[in-house]
Amino acid sequence: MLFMSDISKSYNPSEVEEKWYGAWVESGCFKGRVDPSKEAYSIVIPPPNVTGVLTMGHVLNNTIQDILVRRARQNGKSAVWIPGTDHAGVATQTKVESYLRKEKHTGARELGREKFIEIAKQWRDKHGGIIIEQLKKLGASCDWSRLVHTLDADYSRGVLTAFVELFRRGYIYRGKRMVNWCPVNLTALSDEEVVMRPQKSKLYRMKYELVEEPGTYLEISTTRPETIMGDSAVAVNPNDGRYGKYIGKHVWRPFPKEKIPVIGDDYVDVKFGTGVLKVTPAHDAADFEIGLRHNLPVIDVMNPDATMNSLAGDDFCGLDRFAAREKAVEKLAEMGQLVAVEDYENNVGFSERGGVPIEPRLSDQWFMRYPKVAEAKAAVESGAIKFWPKRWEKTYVHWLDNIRDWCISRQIWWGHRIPVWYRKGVENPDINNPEEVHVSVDGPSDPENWVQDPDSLDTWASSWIWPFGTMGWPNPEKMKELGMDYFYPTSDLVTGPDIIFFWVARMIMAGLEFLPGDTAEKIPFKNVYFTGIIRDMQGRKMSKSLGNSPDPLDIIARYGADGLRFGVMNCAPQGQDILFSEERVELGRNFCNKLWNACRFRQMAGDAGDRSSLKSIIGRINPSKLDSDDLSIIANLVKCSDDVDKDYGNYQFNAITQSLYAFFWNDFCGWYLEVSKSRLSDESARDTVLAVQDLCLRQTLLMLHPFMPFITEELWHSMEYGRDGDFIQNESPAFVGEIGAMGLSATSEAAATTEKLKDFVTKSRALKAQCGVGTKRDSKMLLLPAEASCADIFKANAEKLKKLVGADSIRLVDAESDSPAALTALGTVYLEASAGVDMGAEIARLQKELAKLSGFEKSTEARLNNAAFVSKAPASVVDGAKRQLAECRLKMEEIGKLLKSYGA
RNA sequence: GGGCGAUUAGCUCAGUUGGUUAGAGCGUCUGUUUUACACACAGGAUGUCGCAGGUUCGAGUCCUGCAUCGCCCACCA
Repeated sequence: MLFMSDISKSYNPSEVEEKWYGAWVESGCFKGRVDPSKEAYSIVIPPPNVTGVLTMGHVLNNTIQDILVRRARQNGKSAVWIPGTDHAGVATQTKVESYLRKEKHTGARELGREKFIEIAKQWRDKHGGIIIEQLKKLGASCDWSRLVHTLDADYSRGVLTAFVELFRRGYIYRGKRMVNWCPVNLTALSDEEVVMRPQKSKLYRMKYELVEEPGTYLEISTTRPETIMGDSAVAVNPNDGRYGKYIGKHVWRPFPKEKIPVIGDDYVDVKFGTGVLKVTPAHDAADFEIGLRHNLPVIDVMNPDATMNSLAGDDFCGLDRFAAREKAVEKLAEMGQLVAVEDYENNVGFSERGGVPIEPRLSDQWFMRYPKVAEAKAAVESGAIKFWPKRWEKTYVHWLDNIRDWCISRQIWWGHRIPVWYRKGVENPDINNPEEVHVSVDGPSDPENWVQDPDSLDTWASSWIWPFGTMGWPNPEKMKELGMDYFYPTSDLVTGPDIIFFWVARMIMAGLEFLPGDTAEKIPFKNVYFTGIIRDMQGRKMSKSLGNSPDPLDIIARYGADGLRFGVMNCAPQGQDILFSEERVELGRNFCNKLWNACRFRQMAGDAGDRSSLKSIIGRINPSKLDSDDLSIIANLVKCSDDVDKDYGNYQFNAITQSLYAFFWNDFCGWYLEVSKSRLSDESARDTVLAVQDLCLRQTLLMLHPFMPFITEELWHSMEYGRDGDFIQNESPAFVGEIGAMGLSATSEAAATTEKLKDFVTKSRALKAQCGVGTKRDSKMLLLPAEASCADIFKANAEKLKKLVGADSIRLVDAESDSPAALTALGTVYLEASAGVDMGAEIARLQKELAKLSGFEKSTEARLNNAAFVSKAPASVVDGAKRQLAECRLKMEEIGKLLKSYGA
């Protein structure tokens, strides 16, 4: 047996963490097992980018998941947490391309598709998966035997199956549309991947001459003069009295010089700018719509990388769009057609990954009409899926109500290639003719006659099947092997609200579309917990470029994983953003240390019988030896456990940490262990006191385990609460039933007594401090009991009170003294033989207190004299006020006596 | 333009259905080797709960309006 007293005075996390994580994984205790005799519990991880590294956001998110799954195991459920990584199409392709450019001086296009993918895979295998190792350091109890990557063969079949099925069901089509084009990554993006940023730009006012009325000009405002070359009309509002008359006429486009019509369209806002709009159907989504209505030519003047092409004219061809803008302005000025340039702030859509403004661009892309939109909305509104906090439902519903088709094709190679083949030699193949276009998971049987579509799928069009793709769907054997029947739907999803559209909503639609059964069987999860965003102390989002993102592994190395987990959870109220600083982790580390030392203290008291089960510990308690402090601490333990249960039900993790912290630090260590000290030398009480200590420590370890898995596992074993070869996660934290069976529940009187003792100790210490003997341990004190029962309480607890107060003696007296004094819940306490005390200060202090009491007396009297209060407030409140008033007056009377005895 | 959130001690935040004298951690001040823990212990200081109304016997808590900050959504060039 290992004695804790032989171990270091402070908790040393790193060895403990390594030891137990290894033991857990080796034992297979994180494995999800299908066990019909138990309730199933499941979570799928939001798959981190395979090339990513652990951030504080991951720490928060994964700690919550770990807490939930560990708690489920403790509660006897058969639990699984399915881990995995996301190939993260555009993000990874971008990284690999920049690696190629930097290290190999080549690029994706030069290498060709096959070679590029090969290199990307090597790169992924080398750099990817780091994050998985980092999650292990955090203590994540994932079932690693089920690790899934979105490009795995099995998972990929699921992704393609979903595509093919939707195609067959008529939800997927190909078309030439305006899309968000990223000129850096050379791919289309979905609307969700475009981030709007306010930009300081210029609004240029210029004039176009009317063809039919030379010398007459229309003034036009634009922020994008570089698209003039693509103008195919000028539009005015038909109801605009100023310009209506020009509709049907023409203006000269300045360059390349050409006649373009003046058209009338309601879209034009009479009040904005000059009221005249240049229409560039190829380079603006709204203009494209106008173009459709008026049958205008679409003149695309840019290359895919947003340089100008030959249609822009010799002056511009080859220029970047921003250089072209400057040049266009210069040219307008030279031609005398630039009227004004104004500073202007507008929102510009940026490519999330590319970091440059997206270019609206007409191109052939694959689109998806979302399936099961109404059902997805109903699933959340009906409560089949619950959102925590609930307010995100509104955001979700609003998005579904305004949903638009999803551009799912990407012009990149890193991803799932679209499973569509075109017959060789057929021009403009008909999507609906299987002779010309083949759509299937496995491809055509005669591949030599077909060419596969070069595009790949949006990453989110692969991760949207995550909750069931990770369970083997659509392969029946795999689904059986992985227990999909048992584990699906998953219990909880923990994610950030920033991907509510990208991922959460789409997973719900996918589940409803692809799986059989009723809503309750099809939905991917029953609860969604949205975390807050971790920010720095200035409230800024953590980012690499700001350098304000601490490395969690560094924090773990310095404070321990448990300290980090506890610190983060302690300050993470439901769904609120979190301002993070290391001080929070210090709190967690300190708490670990407190826990460690309390156990060490218990261990130093030595063996006191069997502690290997709740039953045996309770069996060591001799009820006749329990005093009020024993009963109070047990009552507080029960209360803490009830609160913890309740807060789990509401996903109030910070409340759980606060309950546990307050119980353990204040009630148990701050009071109970201290009063234990004097009772341990009482042979008749000793065993019972140690049994109560064991009970509290054991239950605290169990309750803390989901938050602090490593230290609790270590202490669980070194304290001998658990057996070798088994783990704390397999022990239920329930105990209230057993306590109740002991008849230990009638504790309100004990709690009141303990409160009195605490009050006596605190006031007595304060009195000593005021008299300058706060640190002396040999004070002689007197107690004038407030009533007979107080004398009894004092006598029953005299030893512990002397010790806690730091008194050599506390004598009961029956008359006032003229020594410095304090009012306590047990009566008036005097500090004897306190020569040199500044009685003037004492008097001032008492008078101040008297004034305070007098204020309270007045306000309470006023309340009680208010007939409305007495008649309308509940009796308990009125009685409480009366009692307080009486107590207040009693105190005032006591203080009056003291002041009198001091001669004030 | 619409929606959502926040506003409580110097700092970061709790405060569940309205109930008496508003809490925690950090920081700060004064002390301390006291049967575990200085990552600790003891004692102290610090708040017109954003502003203005309203409901109520009673409001940090409920209602209305306003202000400031932040986020999301929205095709005004």
